[in-house]
Amino acid sequence: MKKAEATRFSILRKAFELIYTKGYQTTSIDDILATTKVTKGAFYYHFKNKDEMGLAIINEILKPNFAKNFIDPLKNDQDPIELIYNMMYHLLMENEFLKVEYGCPAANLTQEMAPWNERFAKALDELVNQWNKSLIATIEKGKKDGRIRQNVDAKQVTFFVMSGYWGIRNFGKLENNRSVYVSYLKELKNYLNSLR
Amino acid sequence: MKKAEATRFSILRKAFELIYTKGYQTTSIDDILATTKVTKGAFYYHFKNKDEMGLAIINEILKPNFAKNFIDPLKNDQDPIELIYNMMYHLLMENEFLKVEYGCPAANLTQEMAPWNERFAKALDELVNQWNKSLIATIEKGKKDGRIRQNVDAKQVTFFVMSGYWGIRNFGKLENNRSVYVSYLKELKNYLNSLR
DNA sequence: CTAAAAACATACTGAGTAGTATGTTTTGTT
DNA sequence: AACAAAACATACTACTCAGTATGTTTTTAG
Repeated sequence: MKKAEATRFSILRKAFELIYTKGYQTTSIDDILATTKVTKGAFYYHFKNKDEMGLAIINEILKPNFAKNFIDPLKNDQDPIELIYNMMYHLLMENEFLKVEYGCPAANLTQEMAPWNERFAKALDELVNQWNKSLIATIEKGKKDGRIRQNVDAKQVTFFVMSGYWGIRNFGKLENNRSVYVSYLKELKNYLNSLR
Repeated sequence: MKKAEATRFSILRKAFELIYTKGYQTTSIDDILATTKVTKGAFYYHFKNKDEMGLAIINEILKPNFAKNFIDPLKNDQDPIELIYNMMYHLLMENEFLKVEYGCPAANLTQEMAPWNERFAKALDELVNQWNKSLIATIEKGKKDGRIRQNVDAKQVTFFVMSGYWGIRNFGKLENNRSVYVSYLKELKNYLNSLR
């Protein structure tokens, strides 16, 4: 039962890469098979259909990656403002997994699938809610520690910060240049400092 | 030369609606023909191919709409902070053309097309640059009038604000609920006021 | 009114597409 | 080794897609 798991995972990995760069709809199963050297029989042995594979990508590829890069960095007792800024800086400037020209995988999938596939929307919403909760908790902790103003609304700030991230990712796609990230990050720092 | 223009425009209008709700790739020409009651011969008389139609949508549908809702509201001598906030409020809460479940048409197209179609990317970039310039001008004017701090970087703020808008539009898709807009707008107001 | 061009209509093509039917090979269990 | 189930392979189907070939109708200019 080990080789089969490897086959399944290799499909998910490669499919994710193709979908990240090309989009879900425009990535055909034949595309995936061609790059994985897996045959159609194997594919449909592991996945009931394309959508099941898509959901598996969210749950088995995106979710762990999200946890590592969006959640774990906040689990720390440093200054919350710095934690949030550093996470963003890392995501935008240092993470070699996320490419400027292809944006954010979760945002891409949301954009493409959420309006007409409830199951995708729900899976992605769960993903994003984890980030949401972590950010809120980080800010609330900062308020308790006296490092963030008491009249700051953690939920509002979180939506504001998350939106900015998704938006600048889309912007990067358009310009295909990290310079927009630099401007964004500078102003993000100003904004975050205004919460002190 | 009047009826033909009407046919062309009706194709663009209906195609835009379909693309806005379903996406560019997943909107087939046959879909467009079915809803417009135009035949394939007529379609290909007016447009060389699907991509030319897509570009026409950006230039002839999106651009005027963008000018009306994103540019013109800033051409005013009111307080720049209020101008920007009111524009955003109108876009998110009052504009009945833009639906929460379908996000921002320009952002959708950027997400879907920018990485692998240069002409779309360029056309969309022009569109967005106009908004960019208007926002920068608005902020610069505010600085001159003394209504915005002198050490505010207009370009940075503009990227930050635009990103937030695109991001919260994507968020709205996920939750399919304007309540995220409300949180976002409250925090946007806080942020904008911090620029005074 | 007439002829030519503009505007549209119909039927088709060839290349994908997701998914299936029906196999063969590999693996684990006894 | 033997057998069954798991894991994979191949060939196909029914359908959709963008685009074309070849018409017919409508408009416009003289």
